[in-house]
Amino acid sequence: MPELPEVELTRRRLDRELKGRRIEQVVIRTPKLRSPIPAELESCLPERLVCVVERRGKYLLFDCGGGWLIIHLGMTGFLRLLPGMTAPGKHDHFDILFAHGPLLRLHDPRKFSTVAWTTGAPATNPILAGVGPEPLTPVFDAAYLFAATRSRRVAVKQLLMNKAIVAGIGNIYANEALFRAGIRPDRPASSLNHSECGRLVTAIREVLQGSIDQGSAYRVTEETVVYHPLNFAVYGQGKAPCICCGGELEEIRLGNRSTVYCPRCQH
DNA sequence: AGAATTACCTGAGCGC
DNA sequence: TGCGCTCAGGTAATTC
Repeated sequence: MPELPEVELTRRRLDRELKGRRIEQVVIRTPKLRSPIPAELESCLPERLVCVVERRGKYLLFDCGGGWLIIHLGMTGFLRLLPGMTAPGKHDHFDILFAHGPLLRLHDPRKFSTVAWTTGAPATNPILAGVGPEPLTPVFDAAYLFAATRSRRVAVKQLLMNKAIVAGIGNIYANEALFRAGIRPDRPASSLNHSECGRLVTAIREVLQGSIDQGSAYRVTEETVVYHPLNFAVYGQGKAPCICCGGELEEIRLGNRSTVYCPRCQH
């Protein structure tokens, strides 16, 4: 379940390892993911150089010179970087083999990943056109969130997970940020005042940046992703004692998503 | 327009 | 051992 920090760490690793490399061969092994992997990739990607790897929300953007490869890892997607071509295993759907070695391999048991191709500016592609501001940039501030929450009666946690409002926040960091900000997840978004919006913006930044700085809640290795559940204050900690007050955490469902909060520390 | 619901997909965990 | 069930959840599509 990669969220923004995991995708950012993946981006850094891929940018470091693949920048300037020439694509030699592309293999689409499972055409049918959430949406089909464009068949043209097998012919249009080879011979191109990867100029840079960027990120928008949870989308990875590979600048291939005259075209952009867009990859979203969904829930369980993982990009393996292997020394060279090796036999594919179960759930290995898509390969990019680079000249002189490295193999980038998309592995995803649940097939929620997306692979797309665009020859225009990625920002204007329909996939990215409606994505809201990056949470780690100055555009995302108290004034923005305050304005975005007016006339929104949905629970603030669900609003945070809406990528049109802010990019890259999923269930884990929505839970964590609300705990850090001391705001109940089921509050109607419009009930937050300006100062609460400011606290929430700060908490979101700290939680995301903190996770990136410590190598994410997951350890992204060459082969797999290792999950560190104890790094979370509330996510996955239902009924455990609150790290702040020692009281029992409460677990509810919002928008059919598991939600954990402290009824004493969050208001 | 905003909100709620469902589909997509498979492995893990659990009760019996 | 194995069956059936629930859950995990990002996003798009659909419906109200």
